[in-house]
Amino acid sequence: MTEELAKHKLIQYIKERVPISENESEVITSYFELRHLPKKSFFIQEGQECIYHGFVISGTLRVFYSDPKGLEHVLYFGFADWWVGDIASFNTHEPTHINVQALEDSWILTFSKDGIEELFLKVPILERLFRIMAQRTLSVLQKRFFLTVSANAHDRYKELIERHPGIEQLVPQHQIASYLGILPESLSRMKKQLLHKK
Amino acid sequence: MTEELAKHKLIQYIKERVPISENESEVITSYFELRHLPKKSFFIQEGQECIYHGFVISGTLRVFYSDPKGLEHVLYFGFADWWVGDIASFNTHEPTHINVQALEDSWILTFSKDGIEELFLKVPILERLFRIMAQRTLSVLQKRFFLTVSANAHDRYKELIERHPGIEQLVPQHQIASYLGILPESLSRMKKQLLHKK
DNA sequence: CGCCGAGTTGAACTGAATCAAGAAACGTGG
DNA sequence: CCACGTTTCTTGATTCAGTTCAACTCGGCG
Repeated sequence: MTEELAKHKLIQYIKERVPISENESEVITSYFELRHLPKKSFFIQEGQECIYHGFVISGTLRVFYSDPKGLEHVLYFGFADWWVGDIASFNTHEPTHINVQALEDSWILTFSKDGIEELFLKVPILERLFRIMAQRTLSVLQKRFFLTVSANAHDRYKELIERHPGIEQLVPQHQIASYLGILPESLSRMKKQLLHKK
Repeated sequence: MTEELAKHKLIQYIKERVPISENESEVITSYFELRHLPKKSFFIQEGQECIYHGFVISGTLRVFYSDPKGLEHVLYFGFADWWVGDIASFNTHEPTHINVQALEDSWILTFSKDGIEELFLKVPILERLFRIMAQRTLSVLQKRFFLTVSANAHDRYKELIERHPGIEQLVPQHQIASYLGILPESLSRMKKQLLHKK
């Protein structure tokens, strides 16, 4: 993975969403830095102030949070073209509660809090991009929330598999359980049941 | 409630967040319409295409969703200065799954999908306001999600009461149960337990 | 080869749902 | 202002989905 290739992918992504000039492209990329995340390494860890966000170029990340009992809850998996970071901590400068870890060797483009604020002034249309992104993320999270409160683990599992075929080859089973909000034991039992039914 | 008073409140709200000129203020308010919601009436009902959003001037609303079993799940309560609407349906033009109902006599300022897009072109700094709003809402929802998956009903109840003292005088108990993701019977039992412990 | 993380299986337990019935509060029309 | 019906809240008995704890298997990797 080279810096130029990564930045080209970022500009592609942006151009599909808002119009920007060649000149603006260069300004934008100058605010991003390529970073390699080896498997199992962390991009963000809870307790830190989260002054960086990332745009996933390649690989798979998990964004999760540890509860007071020590259980980990996966909020989402980050694939190529996803943004990862904690907006809450990013804005308030308080330590974050989330962790972002690479499930496999990954590459991300990062930007800082101060950098993006400066960039918004230079390329105001990015405000629009980030509004659309935030609104889209909000819709997705809302849907996830409704599913969590209104469907049982069984149906949530089926929904995930449908929406994300192939995820079971990519993500270990206990992490899928963590995404579904159940224990690995429960997921294991569920899958056995599904087999016997068919 | 008069149109002028409501619009004054909206401009107050906006000015606390982004700088706008007197001229822009007038343009903005021309895109909003005052609407009275009598108690129990609906602003949005599931199945409709949701082409309007609202800014709550006064009163209390509940934003909820009906699951396949017919149970209602409250996503949040809307008080003064909150925005209500379904971004997903707003963007995709598909029928919404949410309902917005007045719990008491309420007044809201509404704007339409087409209106806001036009307004973004005339007053681009509103993109910034809506980005910030969406990001803030996202943080709040994320926190609510984590609480839902990692804490039991007991702790979720205590958190709500702390964050929102007085809500029990404003919102009927079965709706609080619906917000917490439990049945009214369970909340009733929980409250009895809490009393006996003290 | 031995170890360690991942997954499976079993038995007992628990928080909340379900079903059912009654009591209290509310509001609407007479 | 009272009477009646409707909604809200309470209480009890039972059930169920998912947890907990513990033991065991399997596959990979140093």
